[in-house]
Amino acid sequence: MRVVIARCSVDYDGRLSAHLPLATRLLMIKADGSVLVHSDGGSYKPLNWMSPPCSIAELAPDEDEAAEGVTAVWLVRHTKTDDRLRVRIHEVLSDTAHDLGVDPGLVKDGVEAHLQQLLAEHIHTLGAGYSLVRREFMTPIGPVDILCRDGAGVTVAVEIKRRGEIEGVEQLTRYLDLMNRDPQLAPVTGVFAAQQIKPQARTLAEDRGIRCVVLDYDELKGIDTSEHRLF
Amino acid sequence: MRVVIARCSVDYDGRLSAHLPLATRLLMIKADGSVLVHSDGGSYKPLNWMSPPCSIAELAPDEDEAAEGVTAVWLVRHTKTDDRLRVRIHEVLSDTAHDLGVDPGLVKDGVEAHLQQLLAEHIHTLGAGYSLVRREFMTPIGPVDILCRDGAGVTVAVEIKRRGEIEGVEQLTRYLDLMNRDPQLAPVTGVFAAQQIKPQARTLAEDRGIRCVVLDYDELKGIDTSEHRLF
DNA sequence: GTGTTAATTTCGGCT
DNA sequence: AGCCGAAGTTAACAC
Repeated sequence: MRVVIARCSVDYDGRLSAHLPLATRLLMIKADGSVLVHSDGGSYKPLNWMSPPCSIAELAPDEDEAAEGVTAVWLVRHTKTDDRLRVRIHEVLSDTAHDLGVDPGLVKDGVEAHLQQLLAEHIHTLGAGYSLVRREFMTPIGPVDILCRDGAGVTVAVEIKRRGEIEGVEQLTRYLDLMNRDPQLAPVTGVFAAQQIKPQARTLAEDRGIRCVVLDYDELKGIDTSEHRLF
Repeated sequence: MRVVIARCSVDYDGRLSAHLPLATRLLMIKADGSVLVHSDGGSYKPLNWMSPPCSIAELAPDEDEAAEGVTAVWLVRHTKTDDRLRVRIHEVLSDTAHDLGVDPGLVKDGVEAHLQQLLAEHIHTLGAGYSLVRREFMTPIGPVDILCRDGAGVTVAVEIKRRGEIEGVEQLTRYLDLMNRDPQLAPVTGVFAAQQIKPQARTLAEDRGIRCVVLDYDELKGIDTSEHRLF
């Protein structure tokens, strides 16, 4: 990895056009040729960048650029699309390179898959008498997160999200439409379960007769803990 | 901005838990206290990070950590939530700091908002006699990009996208369903306008009686230019 | 390879 | 300040 601190201006042309006026920034050139332009604020997102696969060429400034004080031009081109990033270097304050090697990668815990597992293990969270049929119940248009039965024995399809938004309601609606056309399964009711449910998603869901349930991840984990304590 | 190249392991606990095994990485500490952990590949997204506002404390390693070769521990805590990032430094290969100043920021051109503005200004692009009612017409499930009337005075809802895909057609369909249930508004027809329209999206839209219009951003800008020339 | 879905999404605009 | 929708989204996973 090469790290350059430089006064520069940057222009991107591709899916949109964007321009960065002259300022001091950090330029990161990764081993795969990708380039990141970072300022001293914002967030983890660079001001501008070029994703791999891409190639970088260092050019001499043309006459106009030289007159404006440009000492070097980096032309970064995407290998497959015609996206391009032009970095005009005015002054290099630092330029270093390091061999980082291949990263072993990130290990995650606590994402939607875990919510699904926990709710399946404690399906009674949805109400008394609920029983699990199966997780990832396959349909021709994709897997239903959880299929279960309510206290009266009626089939219930559950869609789980960390954050419940309109798209999740649409997804569940597609499953319900399909399953209710299958005489083997019908009638099937729907539950939209999420850690947070946006008002618009709730409105849409309830308009379609889908019940909304707010999940508490820590509470579900807590049930695990207290049950484990019994043994 | 401080840039450190170091062999380190990283643990994040907050909205989820995540762990990075020992490896050589780039650590970026921005002026607002935020921390980014980058590897020499991937994309513009760091392997791990802490968003501002947050504070960073450099601690001495405890006994166990010291036995594993840890020479320093950075504890990065989010100021408002209880998210925390623990960076265990084993070896520092480089440690530099630079004053970058405040960045003037990115200037973008060609995003959906511009398309919407341009189409609203030149609504006759959709056909002779079209007139604008209003942009961002609010409904209980979200704003319709443009509401207008065609030459015959019939209300038309327009959904605008840079890239027209199935999800955009679904969105417009939801608005049309809702608006056509409102006797004050019905009947409402639909137009799906985008710079590019995917064949599947076009098929779905036309199957639902929604007209597809391909927008030419440069042409819409050109109308602006030529009209300005008249003055 | 193509399509679908999640993400510690981030970011901007508006109420 | 909260809510909503777009993003040069990127990335993982299924088919």
